[in-house]
Amino acid sequence: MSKIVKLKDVAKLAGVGIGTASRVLNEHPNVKDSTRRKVLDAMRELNYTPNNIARSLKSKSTRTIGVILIELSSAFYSDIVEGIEDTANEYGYSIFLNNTRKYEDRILESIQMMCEKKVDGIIYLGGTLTEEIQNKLLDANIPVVLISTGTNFKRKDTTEVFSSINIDNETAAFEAVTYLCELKHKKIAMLTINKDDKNSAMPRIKGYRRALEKNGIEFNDDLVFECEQSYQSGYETMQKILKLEERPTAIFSYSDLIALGASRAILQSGLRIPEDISIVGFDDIETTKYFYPAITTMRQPRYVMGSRGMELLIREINDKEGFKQHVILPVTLQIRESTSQKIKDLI
Amino acid sequence: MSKIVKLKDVAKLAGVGIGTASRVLNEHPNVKDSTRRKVLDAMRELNYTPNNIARSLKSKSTRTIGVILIELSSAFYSDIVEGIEDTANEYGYSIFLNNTRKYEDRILESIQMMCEKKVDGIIYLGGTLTEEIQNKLLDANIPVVLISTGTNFKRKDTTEVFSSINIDNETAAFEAVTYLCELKHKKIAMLTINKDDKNSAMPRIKGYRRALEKNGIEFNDDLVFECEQSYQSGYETMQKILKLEERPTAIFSYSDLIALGASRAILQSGLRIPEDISIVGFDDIETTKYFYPAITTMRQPRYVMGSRGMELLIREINDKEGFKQHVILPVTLQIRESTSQKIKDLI
DNA sequence: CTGAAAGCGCTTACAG
DNA sequence: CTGAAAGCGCTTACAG
Repeated sequence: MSKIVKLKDVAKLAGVGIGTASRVLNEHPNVKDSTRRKVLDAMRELNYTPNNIARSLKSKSTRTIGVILIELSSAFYSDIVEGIEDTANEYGYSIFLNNTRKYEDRILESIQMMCEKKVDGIIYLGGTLTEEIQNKLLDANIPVVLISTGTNFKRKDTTEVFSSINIDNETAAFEAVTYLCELKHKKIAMLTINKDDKNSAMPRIKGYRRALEKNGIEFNDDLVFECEQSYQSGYETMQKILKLEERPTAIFSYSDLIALGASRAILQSGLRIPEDISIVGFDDIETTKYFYPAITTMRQPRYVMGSRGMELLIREINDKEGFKQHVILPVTLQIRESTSQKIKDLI
Repeated sequence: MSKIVKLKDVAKLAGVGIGTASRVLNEHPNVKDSTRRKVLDAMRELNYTPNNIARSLKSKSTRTIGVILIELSSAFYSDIVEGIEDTANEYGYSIFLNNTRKYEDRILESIQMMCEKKVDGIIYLGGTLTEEIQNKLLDANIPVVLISTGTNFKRKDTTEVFSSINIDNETAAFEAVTYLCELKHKKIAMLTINKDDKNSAMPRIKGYRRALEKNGIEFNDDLVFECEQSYQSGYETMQKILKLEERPTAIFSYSDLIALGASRAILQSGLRIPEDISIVGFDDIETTKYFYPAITTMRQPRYVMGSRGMELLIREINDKEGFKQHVILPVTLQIRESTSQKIKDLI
């Protein structure tokens, strides 16, 4: 345990005042060159490491961002975190990560902890904002950006409260289904989570409907099947669909996880993908490219969602104005239809 | 921007000294009950949030752990991070996450940053420790735990320097191959990364060999195929294997990623898994259960690796003794052989 | 059991 | 351009 070197030690060795040493540390312009050099030499000689705790106490800025994450284990979020991370690093910020697993208590505690640790801003990732969580975030009185987060309560100005990053669900669904229509499918079923979900299911159903109608296919609510956001539920629901007297030739799925479960049901029944049934997923999780046959999907720009979100946040931290921005990112079709597709094209 | 409430304000409202307010905050026992209540009431009334930056400056403990991570996007690591997170939370610690992407510069910077932010300890996750990184970690002069990390340099006491969490590679490979032998396979190939890799490839090859010999099968180095740690390389290498005049009936793969690439090659050639060729992977990444047919694999106890690592670290932070511990965790066989297996058994 | 005071390691007006 | 001093919001011996 060597004694910790502080600025006072540096200043003494360099033969300057402690304030001057501090100015060198902070790259303050008004320091004579020769003085700067003396101080830098002393720092090197003593192997000085600045204490950011002390600096933060004075400067009121920790250069730290809190990231509240509803679920880490899903590859979906880890890419977003990667985007956040890289951008934060670029701007000299560090990240407090808290994986709250959807428990409201843990989320509230997490926000509290971040307030106590004096983060400069918070990114809230995924999940749904309850009124209580929103209030806690407002109390924190620091910039907040929501990424891929919905709300489950009504309040006129909800969208005005925090900046946000989201995807264009309706257009994405429209494009996915248009693609299937172009492949000449006439009977296209949709697998979705709860039809009442305003944040994503409803706009996607709307896009699905719009694409059908634009292609002269009548919308039929009986072809919109509800299931859970899980592999197993996709599997079971697809089994039911396969028993239909007149089964669809194509499936548009709310998520890749559901699409994968459905694919298992299809392959297990002896049918082929895409020869007998085409399927388009949503999210572009890793498994869709490693699956055989690889699954076509709507690719959410996850990395960009993270990095753009971080950029918004940093801008809000620096501009006290506090204009809230709402960014809607496009989703792109990732075609992986053919089992004979070259592996390099897949990945 | 309401004025920030500090302990002084609380003390004034409660009619006590600031030291007493601090003692209440820290749950110090020697405070009269009625005093404590007055202070707690004042805190509530003012909606007081302690400033942990100031507390840390005095107390020399930030209750913060730095996690240096070589690669986040892989689901492999996110489960470990989840284990770290949960355990950290349990003990009241927060996590600085830094995703360094294998760049040595970024790793060194990251360690530097964590020193400046005064983390109480560091967890280093995955990758390989170079001598320079090891020295930088030693300079930090705080507890460090390595999880699933190898070294690429020789130094007698390397393993004595930091505590570590690793898996039992040799036994894992032994069990995987024993399983294939029990299925009556006589010609079992191995797909591995660089045979010279001391940290994992060599012990796994040793386990593979031991299992073969125990089952009366002669070890044949020609059946150990080198490839890269990638889907594509697994695919290409398997294509070569399939062209062999006498092809193996089973494959033991160094990783799931390689196994998945190999599986694509097998299925694409018109052969079936497991009827024509059995395959056992390693890691238990998510895709192995969603693949069709689901892939049998050696399951690394990722969550436990994270939580045990965090426990080791916290113990080292509290005990100044600093006994280094080296935990070797077992890997378990996750059988997913049959395409007709019930979905609930798979997941 | 409690208050006053020193101090954690910095930054930043304020003089000069 | 630079030094001395006050202060960031706490904690913790030290008296009492």
